[in-house]
Formats: sequence, C-alpha cells, structure tokens
Amino acid sequence: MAPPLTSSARVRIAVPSVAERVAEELRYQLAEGMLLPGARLTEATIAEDLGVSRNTVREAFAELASERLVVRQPNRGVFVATLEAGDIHDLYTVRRAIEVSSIRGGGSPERIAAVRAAVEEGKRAAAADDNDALGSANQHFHGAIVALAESKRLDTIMRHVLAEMRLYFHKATADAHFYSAWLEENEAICAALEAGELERAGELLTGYLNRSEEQQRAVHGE
Amino acid sequence: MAPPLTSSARVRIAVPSVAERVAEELRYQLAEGMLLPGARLTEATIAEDLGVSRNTVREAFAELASERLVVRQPNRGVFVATLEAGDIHDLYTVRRAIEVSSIRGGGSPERIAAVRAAVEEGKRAAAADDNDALGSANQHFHGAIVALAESKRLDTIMRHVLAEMRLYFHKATADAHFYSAWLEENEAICAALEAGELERAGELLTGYLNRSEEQQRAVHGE
DNA sequence: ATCGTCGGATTGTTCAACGATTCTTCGATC
DNA sequence: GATCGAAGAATCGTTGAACAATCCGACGAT
Repeated sequence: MAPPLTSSARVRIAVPSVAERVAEELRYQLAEGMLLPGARLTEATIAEDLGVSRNTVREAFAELASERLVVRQPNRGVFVATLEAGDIHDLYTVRRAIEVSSIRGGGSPERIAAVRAAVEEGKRAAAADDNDALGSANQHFHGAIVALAESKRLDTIMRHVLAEMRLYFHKATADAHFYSAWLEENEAICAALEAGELERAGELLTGYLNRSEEQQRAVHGE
Repeated sequence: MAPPLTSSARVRIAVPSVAERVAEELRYQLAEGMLLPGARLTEATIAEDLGVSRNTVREAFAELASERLVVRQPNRGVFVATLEAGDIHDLYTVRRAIEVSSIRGGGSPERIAAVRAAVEEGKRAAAADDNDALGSANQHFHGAIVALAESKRLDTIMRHVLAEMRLYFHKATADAHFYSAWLEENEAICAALEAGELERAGELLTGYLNRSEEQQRAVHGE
C-alpha cells in the first residue's frame, strides 16, 4: 500500500464497521421498498439473516432511528417509519428552507456545473425512458442545489430528507407523466442559476416545491 | 403542561431508556463545559462512572455522534467534537437557512407570542444581570423563531445546532457587552414579526446572524 | 362480551470474552 | 544521540449468552 503523500489530515482507510454495513444494507432495503412502512424489524431475525450479533443490529437501528427511517417503540421493537399526518408538509418545509436558502446564496462555478450535470442526467434518463434513473437524477438535482452552500451539515440533512422521501414515495408515484413536468422546471431553475438570477431561481424552486408537495398530498391520503 | 386532548397518537409514558439517560447526562456535561472539545471519552471509564454497561455507553455515543457532539474515530475512541476550519460558517449557514425561512413564513399568534416571551425573558435576565439566563433566553428566542414553522424536523435540527453551539461557545464568549447588542436586535426582529413585516424581519435576522458569525470567528481563531 | 391471568416472545441491559487495532515503551542499530 | 522496529499494554469492535422487564395473545371465569 502506498504511503500517504499528503501530510495534512491522515487519511483513514476507514473500513466501515459491521454496524454501519448493517445500517447501509437496511437503508438499501428501505429505499428499494423491500421493507414497507409499518413493517416490524425484529432484532433476532435480522441478526441471524445478516449473520451478525444482536447488539450490532441494535447499533444499526440507533443510526436509522436518528435518520427517522425507523421508529423505536420502547419494549415493543422498531418499525419502518410510517407517514403521519403532517409529515409530508414537514418534509417539504425542511426542503423549502434549505434548498431555497442554498440556491439564493449562489455557488461556485463547479457546483453550478454539478447542478447542470444533474439536469442533463435527467434528460438522458427521460430519453431512455428509464424511470428509475429519472428519479435518481431528480434527487441528484436537488442534492446538487443544496451542495451549492458547501455545508457539510446541510448536505447530511438533505441526505436524510431524501432518504425519507425515498422510503415513503418510492415506486408508487413513479409515473412518467408525473416526472416530465418537472424536467422543464429543473431546466428553468438551472438556467436562472447559471444566469445569476438567484432571486428568480429561488422563486421557481419554491413554486416547484409547493406544487410537488400538493401532488404528494393528493396521491397519499389527505 | 396540559395533557393532549386529541385522541390521535397514543401517548407513550416513555420512561427514557438507560442509554438515553446516559446520553442526556453526557449532553449536560458537554453543555456545561465539563467535557471540553477534544477530550477523550473512554467507554470503560464512563461505563463505570455511571454504573452502566459498556454496550449501553456505546449506544449513547452513537446518539451523540449523530448530533455531532462527539466524533468517533474507528478503533481509537470517541472524542468531544472540536471546531474544524469552516465549522462556524457551516453552523451559521444552517441557522440562516432554517431561521430565516421560518420567520419569513410567519406563524400562528401563539407561536409569535412565544417569540415575544423569549424577548422579555432576555430583558429580565439583563435587568437581573444574569449572564447564564441571558444566554438561555437568546437560545429560546431563536428556538421560538424556528418553532414558527411548526415542523418537528426543523425543531430537532435547531436543537442539535444549538447544542453544538453551546458546546463550542459556552462560557467563553459570555460577556455582557457582547450580549447587550443583540437584546435590541431581538426586540426589533420580534416587533417586525408582530407587525407582519415578515420580509423585514427576515432581513434583520439575516443581518444579526451575519454579524454574530463574524463575532464568533473573531473570537475563535479565524 | 368483559375482565383478569397465564405463558410465550421480544426487548433492554448486563457481563465476559477474544481478536484487532492503536498507543507506548524500550531496546537495538546506525 | 537519533531512528527504527518489536514487544507489551490499553482500548475498541464484536460476539454470545444470560436474565429481568415488558408486551402480546390466548384462555378461562364472571
């Protein structure tokens, strides 16, 4: 193995711990819809399935609970998080706060280029008629917007929010008609951003988020 | 506090688990400055001190790590989080995003009254020359602003941010001169909010946060 | 049908153990 | 005398087992 060439912060090779790999696996299953909201996660079962100890599963649960992907009910177990009344509005409130704030602050040319890249990624996915890739591209787009702010903390908040939305809205709302609308919106938002019209970009983004919230609330009960 | 009259969510009597109480105790010690940034937290030691098992301490650590109050270094241990370059800016970026967004959305009369209450709390603390209470009042003020949005998620994000700031800036920056300035600012922000001048309230708040960031960066290295 | 009780299942927590990794100390070598 | 490396101590990561506390469902009595 090559020695570290930079003398700055020692680069940890950081093999993810077993607990983190378990969390990652569960996150994957949650995002893919293999574990549906409300499902019960029994410690012993998962421990056996993944070939790890119950304590390790416990640590993974703690991590997922802090991300609101699962809910712990004392002495009863952990359950995949379910959509409570107001949760949709809550999630979009967070998105409006951090996405709009990020875009209004502008960003470096590289970060703006990343936003543009996500837009093009979406167009390609649409051309290829790949709904899965289309969904990913949209998440990349909004992730790139938050990344404009260059804030570690906002990035992780956004990651968590997007993970929650994947959990709730995964395949159900994935019809092409639903998607094609915001493809143009993303383009417009990105164009405004590139033109330095930050105020306008913020308004477009706000409008998009409001409409998107309405759509989700229409699809789901109330 | 009045019991919830709505029959909706079943109220868990929720005796906090041991792990949560350990986390709470550590959070307290971190906020009070008993555990300074960079300090090492040895699992075995804390387990013995608090009379709990090492595994339980581990769970508490996981929670604190998710709040960025401590940092886990694989195979080395957990350390009280330290201020890295850019962290101050990062924290204020989050605050600008969620506080300004919240205040621009306005809020119910009750929530606005809570903001007013925090302002008055600050004035009383200033009159009594109680610096500790003054600091708390300021945190209540900004917490109340975020509470305007009535978002569970924004509230917990803000809680975490404020906990981080307590950790980094606890007693050090607590001189009366530093405080008296923003007492008037809080009053002005609150007045604008009460008058429904949300745009203006947002600008005042932004200005305050920018200045506050500058001050903190001046006090701490760069 | 309602209520209380009992047994089974699962969680919360503890404890002991062991390999793996890091830190420290202490010589040996140049 | 400084550098390097190897032995040893300390700590973490993870496991497995154990036990009390709690919850759930069934069963039976009123």
